[in-house]
Amino acid sequence: MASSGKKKATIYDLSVLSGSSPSTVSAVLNGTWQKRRIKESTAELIRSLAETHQYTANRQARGLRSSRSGLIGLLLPIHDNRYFSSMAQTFEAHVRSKGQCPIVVSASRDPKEERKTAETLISYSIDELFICGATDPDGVHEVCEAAGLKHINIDLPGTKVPSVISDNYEGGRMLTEAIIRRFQASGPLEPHELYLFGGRDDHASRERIRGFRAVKNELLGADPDECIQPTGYAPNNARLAFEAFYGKHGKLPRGLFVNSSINFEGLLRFMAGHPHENFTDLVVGCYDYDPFASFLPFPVIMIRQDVEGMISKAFEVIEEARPQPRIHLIQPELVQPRTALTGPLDALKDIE
Amino acid sequence: MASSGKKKATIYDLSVLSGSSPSTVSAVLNGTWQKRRIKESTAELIRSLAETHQYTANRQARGLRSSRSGLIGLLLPIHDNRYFSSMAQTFEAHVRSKGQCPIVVSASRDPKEERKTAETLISYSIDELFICGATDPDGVHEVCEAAGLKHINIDLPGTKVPSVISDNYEGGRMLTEAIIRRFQASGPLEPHELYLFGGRDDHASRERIRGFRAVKNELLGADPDECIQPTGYAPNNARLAFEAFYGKHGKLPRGLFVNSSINFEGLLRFMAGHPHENFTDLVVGCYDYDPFASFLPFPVIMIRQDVEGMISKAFEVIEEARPQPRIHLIQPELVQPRTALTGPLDALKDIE
DNA sequence: AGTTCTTGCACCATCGATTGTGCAAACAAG
DNA sequence: CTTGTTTGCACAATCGATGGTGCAAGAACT
Repeated sequence: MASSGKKKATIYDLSVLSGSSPSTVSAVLNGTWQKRRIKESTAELIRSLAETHQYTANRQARGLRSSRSGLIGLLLPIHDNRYFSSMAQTFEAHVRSKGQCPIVVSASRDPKEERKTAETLISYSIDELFICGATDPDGVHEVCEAAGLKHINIDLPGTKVPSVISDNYEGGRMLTEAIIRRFQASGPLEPHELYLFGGRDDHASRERIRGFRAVKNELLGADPDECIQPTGYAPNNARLAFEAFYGKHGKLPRGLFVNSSINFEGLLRFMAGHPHENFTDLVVGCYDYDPFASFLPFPVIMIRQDVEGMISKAFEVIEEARPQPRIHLIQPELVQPRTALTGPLDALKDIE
Repeated sequence: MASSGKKKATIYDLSVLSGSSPSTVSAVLNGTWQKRRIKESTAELIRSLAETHQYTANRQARGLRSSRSGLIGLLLPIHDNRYFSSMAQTFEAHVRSKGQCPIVVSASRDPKEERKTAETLISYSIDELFICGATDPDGVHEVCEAAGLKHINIDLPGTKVPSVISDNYEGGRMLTEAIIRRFQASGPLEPHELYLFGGRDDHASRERIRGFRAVKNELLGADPDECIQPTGYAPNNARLAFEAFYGKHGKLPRGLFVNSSINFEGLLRFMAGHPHENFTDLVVGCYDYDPFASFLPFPVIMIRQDVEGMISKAFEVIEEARPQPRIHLIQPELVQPRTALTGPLDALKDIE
């Protein structure tokens, strides 16, 4: 349907209707009217006209003039993941509460795509950019820097501006230790029975691996290299790694440290092809939290990263006058099996 | 750090550098230069200057002039959910492939918030709006209509413009039938042993319930009213409903039709407070797909809605010259227990 | 009454890109 | 050499909001 809408009202329309000048109308409607010594009665008239004509400012025009847009960007690897989508959810709430408009875009963990996406956002004159889980944060930094855009890293650190990330080393330690303790009753774990799958050569994975190895050494006395299998993040690569191990040994390791829920999906794909009974003695630790995963038929210990904490901290740091490129660590939380935590969803009104 | 970036280059900068007029520069860089009979060599010069100075057009200026922005909006209830976040992911890919910029925003299933959010998006002169899962699609319609904005409904239908939704009646039937069949071996199900939990008085829930009741009648010969418990979408309301039932009967119904993964989380919360062994004879059908839920210790049959199909159809319909406010049904898919399907994630490059 | 403030607002340039129009120079036709 | 045509581009208005500057009318004061 060729939308029959009348054109939106502008300050010029209201200026004619009210008999004032456009600048007066503008001042009244953007709140600077006191500074301009507009009479209360004039302001009142204009406000009521704006109301009845459903006036809303054209943000492109305002943004053009003021070279600000009211848009705040969040650059994600993907939407389709519980961790990142809860980032989006939390981010949105923060931005909204500042009276601005969130714009969330994903860039598929591809450095080129990341830069291109940042450039696109910049062409819309966004006011700030939160760079989350970027493969190449410093590459995005260059683009932002050239445009004079405030920005900050989340989840994966860069070296040029502040970063707010999970304490992956501590998280890795906690998770590894929890997996090992889980076996204390059923029979002690040998070093070669505890494997780490997933992740790649990024800061988060490296730190988790470092924590994993440290705790293995401390508690199991050894830490063979072959127990580290950084298969990337794609579920199918993880699946292939599990298949390969299974093909070779006829079973999985009893203890698994899985680097993310996405990698965990790879484990599920592997399991779909094998009878359920093969995995009774399994303990999985997963560096991510998902309520359904927490109730699987084998013990699943999970790490929940403090998304709210990270976003809050990031908003705090980005406002600083002279932010140093340091790394702010946020503590994650260990989640025992069969735990259904509440989340951002619980803030929903459910009108019945 | 007070970003030290130089101002971005404009067509005026390039006009000075190239010795051409701003309009010539503009024409060259936006592709209309042939129409304006600009010499190839002039165009070449300007293009190379644009390249070396990293020129990108200011979209606010362009949008102001042309009253288009290149932004396409998606209004979601929430991000933090597998179904909706895969909507976002799929939507984004489609928009990107059209050379435009996606802007995804959530409105918490709140009609007022929905309208306000639509108005905000309109103030940025977005070019089209996809309204997904809105509580009050026709309310949002009014806002769009008044602004002359093309829009379309997804997931929950409105009456004023076309809607693309899942065939919830058929999905409800498929899922109900699958649950019932699941009991054929272990002992036939009585009508009062199959309950539906979750959802509220929206089109999707009504259709699913209609399908549920029809199949129950056909296969079990009866369909008591008390077996329908539309507890809303909030996980905790669902939990309370399960607690109430459990308190009264000392067990859960053997067959559960859960209206969404969010409601399913309510079931998990309930289960977290009860020993695992109580739920061995349980079969759950969930109207949503989640790979982890699919591998729970009891059979979970799921419905996967065809997100790609819905988004594609929506893009097709929204381009139509005179779209009628009809409803386009997209078939969902039944997913047997212990199934790990691939999704949008698998399109990810995983650079190693 | 004349001077100085204060009040209340209008005027206008500006942000950067788009686009309708106009017009010289180059070229072709007669 | 004159008249028409085409080529190649410059000019200027425009989109809607912002904010610096200027100025008339009224109030206050000597």
